[in-house]
Amino acid sequence: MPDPRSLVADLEQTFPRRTASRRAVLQAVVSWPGLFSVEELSRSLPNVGRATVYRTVASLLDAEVMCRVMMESGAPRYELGGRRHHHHLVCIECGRVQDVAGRRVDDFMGALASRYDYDMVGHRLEIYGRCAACQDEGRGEG
Amino acid sequence: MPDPRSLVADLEQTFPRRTASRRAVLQAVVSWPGLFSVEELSRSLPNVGRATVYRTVASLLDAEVMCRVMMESGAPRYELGGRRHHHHLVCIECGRVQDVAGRRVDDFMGALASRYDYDMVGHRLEIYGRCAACQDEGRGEG
DNA sequence: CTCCAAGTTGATACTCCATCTCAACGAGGA
DNA sequence: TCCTCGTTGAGATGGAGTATCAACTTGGAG
Repeated sequence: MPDPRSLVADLEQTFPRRTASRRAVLQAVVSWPGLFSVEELSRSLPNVGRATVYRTVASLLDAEVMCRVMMESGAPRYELGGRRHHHHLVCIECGRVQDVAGRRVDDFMGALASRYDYDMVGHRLEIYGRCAACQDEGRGEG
Repeated sequence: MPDPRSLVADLEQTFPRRTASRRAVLQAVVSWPGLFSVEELSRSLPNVGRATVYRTVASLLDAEVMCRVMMESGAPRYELGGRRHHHHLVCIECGRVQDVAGRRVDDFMGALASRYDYDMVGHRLEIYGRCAACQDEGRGEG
């Protein structure tokens, strides 16, 4: 997998105009430690308008440089590094997100779709649970 | 699968208090033709407060009489008839939702979770595409 | 039937997520 | 340098959902 940082650099080239705001958003995205909401991102960039942050995030989502993770509550969060068809394991304790790789999942979805005569154009899969580390932590407390 | 209408009737028995508002929401839910947002539901019940509609929907969700379907945009919609762990095929043209039944999907999820040492407590699966009918319709226009 | 506690309601305010508008701005090619 | 057109950002709008809390209703006790 190519370094997302270089993807962002590439992307920066493709924007018709290079602007300070866009660069600021890009910078914030690549340096953000984990999951974030666009609001959080926006709040961390007081000199950039919310609309611009949303627009830039939409572009990054579109370019599959970032991806959206649906939390159990239905609230969307974002993270760097996407690819076509993303699947996630979301830890309901620590909030960490594990990306699920592999063609197997896509194939499974495809088979499911065709069984119902659907022409699949996309899908979303989120599994919620406790990651190994959080299971270990809980073990002593019963 | 038991008739959801009877589930609602059962549920009505379990509420500590029988009220006109609750009954109105229940009535609206069972007679709603397809997917709906809580706002829509609320708008169709001008004599019932939004908070009450949300509360009742939450109870129905909790009791698994209704289920939530995530649209591709991230907007939630609801429909009568739920069960533990729901999966959906959502048609991006006509908006129809096809429930995916079967243990196979759950097993697949379980296997996936355990491969990453996750203790799974829930999951969400939505497949977006064009249903058979909409594919047929589009065939003449291409 | 009356009374009252406790469950329930609903107007309102608030938060979060996201999109739209539109005048003003500024990047960069001519 | 100038002009065009992509871009910006404050603010409005709107959907989704929660919190508050005084007023109200239900239904069991008496």
